[in-house]
Amino acid sequence: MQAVSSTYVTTPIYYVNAEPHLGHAYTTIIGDAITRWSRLTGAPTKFLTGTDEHGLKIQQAAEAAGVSPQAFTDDIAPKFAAAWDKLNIANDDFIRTTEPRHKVAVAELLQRCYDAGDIELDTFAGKYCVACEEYYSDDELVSAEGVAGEGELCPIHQRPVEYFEEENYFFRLSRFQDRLLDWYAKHPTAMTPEHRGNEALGLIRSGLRDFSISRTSLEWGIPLPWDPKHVTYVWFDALTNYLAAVGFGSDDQDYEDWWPAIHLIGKDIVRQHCVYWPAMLMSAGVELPKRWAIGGWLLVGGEKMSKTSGNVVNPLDLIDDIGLDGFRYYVLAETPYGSDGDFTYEGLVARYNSDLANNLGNLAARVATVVAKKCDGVGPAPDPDSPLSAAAETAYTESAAQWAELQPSRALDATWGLIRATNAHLEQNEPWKADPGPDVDRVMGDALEALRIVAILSSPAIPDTAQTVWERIGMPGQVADQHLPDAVTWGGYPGGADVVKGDPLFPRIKL
RNA sequence: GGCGGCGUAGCUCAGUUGGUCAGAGCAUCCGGCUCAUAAUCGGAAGGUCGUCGGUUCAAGUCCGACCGCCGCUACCA
Repeated sequence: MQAVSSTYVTTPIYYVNAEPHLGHAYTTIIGDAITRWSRLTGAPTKFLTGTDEHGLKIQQAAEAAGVSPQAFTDDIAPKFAAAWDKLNIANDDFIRTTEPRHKVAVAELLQRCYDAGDIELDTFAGKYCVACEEYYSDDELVSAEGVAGEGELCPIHQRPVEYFEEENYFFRLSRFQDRLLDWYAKHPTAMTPEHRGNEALGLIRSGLRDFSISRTSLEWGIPLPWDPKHVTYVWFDALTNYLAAVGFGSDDQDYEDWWPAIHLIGKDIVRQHCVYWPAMLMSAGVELPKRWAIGGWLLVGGEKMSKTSGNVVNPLDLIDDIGLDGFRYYVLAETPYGSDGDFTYEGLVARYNSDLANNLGNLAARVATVVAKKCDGVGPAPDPDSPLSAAAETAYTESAAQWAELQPSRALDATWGLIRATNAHLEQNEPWKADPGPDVDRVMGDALEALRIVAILSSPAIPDTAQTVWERIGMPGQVADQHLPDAVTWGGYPGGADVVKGDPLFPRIKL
C-alpha cells in the first residue's frame, strides 16, 4: 500500500511594518480554502502562515516608536494572528521569524549552502544614502529635477548618495541557471498559472547574478553561523520559514512528513520564490517545492492598494457588512486565481445577492418550507435514480479538478451548478402543488440530498454556513469531517431526519 | 530597448492538439410560477471571436503585419 501523500500549503509571511489588510487576507483565504479542500480529500494537510519580522525597516520603525524591535514585532504579529482567527483561517501553525526554531533553520540552511561552496565573501559596491541606510541603483537615483535614472540623488531625501564598498557574503546564483532551467523543464506544471511561470522562466533565461545575503551594518537579523559579524537578511531569512515550520534542522520526522510545500505567493515575489529559493534549496540539497501558485493583486476600485492613495481596505470591516462567509466567498469566487482582481463594494454585494442569497440561501429556505408543509418537517430519502444525481456527479468532478488546479473561483462555479440544477428540478416538479405522498417525498429527498452535497463541496469556502446547512437538514457531526469522494456519492442523505428552516442564511442586501 | 502576455455577447470571463466553438455567469427584455430571502424557472435578445493578409477542404483556434492594452526587466511583502 502506498502512503497517502501529504499536503503542505504556505502563504508568504507578511512583513509586520503594516497591519493586516485586504491583500494579506486575499492570499490567506485562498490558502485556507485550498487547505480545507485537501482535508476533505483525506490527505494529511498542513497550512502555514506567519510574519516576517527582521530587517532594517522594522528596526527603524521600532526606533521611531521608541521601543525595541522585539517589542515592536511582539505588538504587531498577534494582530495578524487575530485577523486570521476572525476570518476563520484554519492554519495549523503560525511562524514568526523571531522564533528560535526559525533561527535554527536559517542557520542550518546557510551552513549547508556555505559548505557546498555556494556562499562566498565578496565586495558589494554601490551608491548608498546615509539617511536611508540603503543602497540605490542608477535607475532609482534622481536628478535635481526629480527625474529617475538621470542623477545622483537619493529619491527619498534628494541628497547626494555616496559610493560605498562593503564586504558581503554572496550566494552564487549565477551557477544555477542551467540547473534551474533543467528542473523546470522536467516539472512543467510546477508554476501556475502558466503565464506567471513563463515570467519566472524568462527571468532565469535572461541570466542570473549573484546576490548578497549579508550585511555588517544591520543589527536586527540572524547572524551567519560561521561569521557572526554578518547578519543575513531578506532571502535566507524570510524564505526559510517554510522549512523552519516543519522542523528543518531540528525535527527530521516532521520534515519528512510535510516537505515539500505548495507555495502560494503574489506576483510581486516571483523572483525570490521561483528563482532564488529553488537555487538555495538545490545548493543545500533540499528537495524543491511541489508547486508555486502565483496570484495577482486584489486591486481596490481598479487601483493598487496603498497608504498614499488612501484606499487600504480592512477586511475585518467588511465582515461586519456582509458577514464572514459572504466576504470569504466573494474573495474566492470573484476572481480567477492568478489574475488581478478588483475589489468593489458593488461587486461584493452583487456577488453576495446572486450566488449566496438568491441561489443557495433561497434554495435552503424553500426546501425547508416545503418539507415542513408537505413532509411534516421530516426529510425524505432521495430517489436513487434522480436526474439530479448526474448534476451532483458533475459538480463534484469539476470542482475537484478545479481545486486541484488551485482555481477556487472555477471550483465554486462548478459547485453552484448543482444549486442551479436543484432549483430547476424543483420548478419542474412543483412539489408545492402536489398532495403529500411518494412523489413529493422523492423530489424533496432529492433536494435535500443536493443540499447535503452542496454543503460538503462549498465548505472550504463558506465553512460556517456549510455546517449550518448540514445541521438544518438533520445531518449529524461536522461537514468538515466528511471524506471525498464517498461523501458526495448520490444517495447519502438518509431520510427520516428533522429539517429545520431557521433564519435566512444570507439575507439580501440592498444597496 | 529586450522578453512575455492580452484584446470573444453591456459586464466578468470559458473556449485541450484547427472541423456542433460561437459558450457560461451577471445585467436587460418577455413569459410562467407563487414553496422561497420581490427569490426561482423557461425563453429571447445580444458578438463579422481587435484589424488586415496568409496557410488549409476547414481558423477565436496556426503564420505574418498592424492597432490598442498590460506584465516583467534583478537584491523593494
